[in-house]
Amino acid sequence: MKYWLMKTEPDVFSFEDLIKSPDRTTFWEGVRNYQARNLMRDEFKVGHKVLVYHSNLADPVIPGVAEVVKTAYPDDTALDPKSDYFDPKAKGVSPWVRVDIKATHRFAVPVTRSKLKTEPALAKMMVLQKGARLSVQPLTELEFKHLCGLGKPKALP
DNA sequence: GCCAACGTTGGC
DNA sequence: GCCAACGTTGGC
Repeated sequence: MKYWLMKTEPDVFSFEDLIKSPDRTTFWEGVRNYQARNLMRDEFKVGHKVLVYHSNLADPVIPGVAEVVKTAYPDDTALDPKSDYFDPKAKGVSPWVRVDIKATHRFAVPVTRSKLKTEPALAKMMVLQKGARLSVQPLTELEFKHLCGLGKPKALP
């Protein structure tokens, strides 16, 4: 079992948008960073847990939990000139990948970044390190469990 | 809105 | 292959 944190700007795609998606599932597209892509392509397995992180807020927040339901496959938005995620260098098979994730639990207590910073157990979380821009980050099992302790996950119906 | 940190690009 | 310039991210 592995645990991940995935950033999204809630104006673009929020956890609530994920919950409203068919089967609470969507393809996580638009990752255009090699390190993040390699994690999704090489490390993501079905059943891995994902914490969604809403960035670019006055106080960023983790609203809930999802899980990987499909491993990496080509992200064809890179080939579509009309897409926001178009990559003019991409030719043939898209070099970028997406995975499918499904929302499983909403946090009864959404965990804010300001809260994270008060937790000694989370001091090493990548997202708290200065300049940590990576949009897909690994979490340790202990970090994941600690975060769930704070967030009080409620299973989605 | 500001700006530090980072990743990428491109001239040499 | 170096590195300055640039564009983007994302916290504050």
